[in-house]
Amino acid sequence: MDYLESLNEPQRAAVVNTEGPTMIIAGAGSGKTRVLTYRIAYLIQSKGVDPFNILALTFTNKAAKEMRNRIEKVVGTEARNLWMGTFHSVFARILRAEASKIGFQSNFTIYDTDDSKSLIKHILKESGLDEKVYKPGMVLSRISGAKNRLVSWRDYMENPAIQAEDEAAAKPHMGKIYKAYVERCFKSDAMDFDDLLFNTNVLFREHPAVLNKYQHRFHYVLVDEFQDTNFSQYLITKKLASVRRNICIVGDDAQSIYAFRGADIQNILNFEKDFDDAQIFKLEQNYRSTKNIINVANSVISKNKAQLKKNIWTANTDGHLVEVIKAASDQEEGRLVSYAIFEQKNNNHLRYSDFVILYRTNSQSRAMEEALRKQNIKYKIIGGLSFYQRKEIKDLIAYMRYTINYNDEQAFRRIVNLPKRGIGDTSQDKLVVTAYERGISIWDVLNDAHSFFSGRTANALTSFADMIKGFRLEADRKDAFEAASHIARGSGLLRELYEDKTIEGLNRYENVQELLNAMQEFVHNPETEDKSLGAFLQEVALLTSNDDNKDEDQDYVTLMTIHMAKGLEFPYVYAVGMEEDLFPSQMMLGSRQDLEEERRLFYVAITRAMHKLTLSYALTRYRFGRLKNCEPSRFLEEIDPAYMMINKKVGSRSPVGDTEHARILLKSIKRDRNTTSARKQTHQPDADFAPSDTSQLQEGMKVEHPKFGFGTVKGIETEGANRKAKVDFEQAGEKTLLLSFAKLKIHE
DNA sequence: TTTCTGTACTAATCA
DNA sequence: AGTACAGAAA
Repeated sequence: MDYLESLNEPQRAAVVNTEGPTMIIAGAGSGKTRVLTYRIAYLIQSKGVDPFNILALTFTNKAAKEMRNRIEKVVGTEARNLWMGTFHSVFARILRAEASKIGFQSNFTIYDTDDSKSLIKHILKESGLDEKVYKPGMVLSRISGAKNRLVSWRDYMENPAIQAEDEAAAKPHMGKIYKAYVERCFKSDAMDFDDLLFNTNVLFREHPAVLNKYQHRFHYVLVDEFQDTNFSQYLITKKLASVRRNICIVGDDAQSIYAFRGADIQNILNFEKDFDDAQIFKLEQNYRSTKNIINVANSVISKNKAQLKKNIWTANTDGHLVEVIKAASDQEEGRLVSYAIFEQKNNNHLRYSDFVILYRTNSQSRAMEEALRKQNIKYKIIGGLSFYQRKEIKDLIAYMRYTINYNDEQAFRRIVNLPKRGIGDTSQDKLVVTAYERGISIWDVLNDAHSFFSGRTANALTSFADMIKGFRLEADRKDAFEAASHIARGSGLLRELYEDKTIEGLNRYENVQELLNAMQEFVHNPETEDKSLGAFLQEVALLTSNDDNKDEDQDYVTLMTIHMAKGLEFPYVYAVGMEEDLFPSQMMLGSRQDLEEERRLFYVAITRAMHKLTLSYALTRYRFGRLKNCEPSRFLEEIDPAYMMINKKVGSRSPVGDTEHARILLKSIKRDRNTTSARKQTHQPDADFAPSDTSQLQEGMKVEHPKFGFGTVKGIETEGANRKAKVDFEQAGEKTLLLSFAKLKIHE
């Protein structure tokens, strides 16, 4: 095996010790993906394991695809037979095969976040609850959290601690909503993302024969990015591996950045307990980055209290110092960054594909895009508002979904009056209520419209139902592409878009054509076994980005969120928007754990870089259409100044190793930080800090601000949308706060 | 029931 | 800066 030669000692050990429970703790850039791919290749080639018997789980589609390609390079086309994919896609596949055992149709729909939120809104409306109190997004994340801990709605309602929590938060009906949500999903033959894991657990728990089947199918189970698993995922892998015990987990606690999705580092400890004979390998040598970058990364992550002992080191050269760019505005930041990229590329004979721009939130991409376009630099955004989240695409897909699954309520709601066909909200609500009262499905009511509705509406409903039936006939007889084309035309969607001659309208029309093209490719792909519309929908539900490799060899700068960048590496990394409240995000300042997660995210950003890391911040930035003053991120101060370099005017380069500059820069960063607010006395609010309704706020009231601490209201100015309060804070001094933004808790 | 218009709210990260 | 929603007008 010549590839074994290319590995260092711990890496090789982690590859060849294939039997029994194994834990690989792999620092950033330590060749984790190599080890994982070689381990799988080794299983196939040297141990003669059939790829059908190997299950490898990843977190993103991107990671799965890349790993499959790399394995294919070593073992050839056999790699296609591996069970490899995201947790969600692998278990969706298994659930489809076993759906009837838990009461679902095998063509069940997968609800995305939008579907879930809209269903919650309907439930709130029907049960007369206030959307302001039960914010749909918040309700959903509460339900999601419960599901990820495998707490069913019944458990939820019977658990006194949870009930007390909801009472305390003044949201006593949460359990009821959870129950209604689950029931409606079930009625719609739909599962949301969390259900794919939750229901897999149900399936395995209630059908031991099924579990047994898969336990014997998967001789080897491998889990990548184990630090990002939640309890639900952990339990699935544990059960699957409990017979043959060949489970291999790979992870790095320093890169755990999905706690918001229920990921729990605790799972690493659980693993050690559940498999106490596990062999443990530590990969600590970094092959990716320069010494300076590793030093920066280590100095940052050392500020975290919660972490496993690890010593990341590298034999690489010192390399460039980390550069910090200070900009006056977000626009200037874009300009400076794109110019720096331009210059660096030309001076060093690089390609644009050597560069990546990383940011905390997708909304930051816009300023960067503009600047790159002006500089004539090609770029590509990964993620963001993905193709499949666009309205016109979702509309057409909803038609397809409803054609395949008559019970899909969210798809029905979306398309029943689109384009307008005289079935408004009133009729829709009546339809749902009628179905409920009679205990029949919406589809049944639709097909018997004349018994429940009068004249015009009944006709509209009947012809809608007939149209869908026609689509179904088409879908049964033809392949996915032909069926979809028929639906796009027959529904009137295509015509409506065609008639919209605005630029956006043209774009939308093209997008729909692109979807149809993608479907044609799907149909013509020789690897596609099932070419039906239903099969296509199953594929598409779990796709987020349409990273088609059409322009694979093109030369462009990559733009993406730090989250998306995990597992990737680039020679030159620009992490932009290093500002307080943006990174770390203002929503993560509530607790120490949250802040540590942000810091790990920063760590991930730093460790993507191979040769050079550049950080940037702006002093002002447009947010919500308003110009906002910003201060540099606290993370900048956490970097050891010995590894930093000031950015003098673009065009002249500072000599490497000039730490004097760093000292000056650090001072300037500190100055920027201190002018904007009195940061010294960072106020730590209680864990249960919740902003009060400030509409009745009056002069003289005592308030608490999450950052400024306690204060007294001195006056109210500018009533209405821009209502402001002047508050005298004990520590931070007098501030004028825009009440629509400020989170204030009133202390009487 | 639909369309128009002003207003309120928003954008945290992924599957 | 956009957009989603609510209420008014047609």
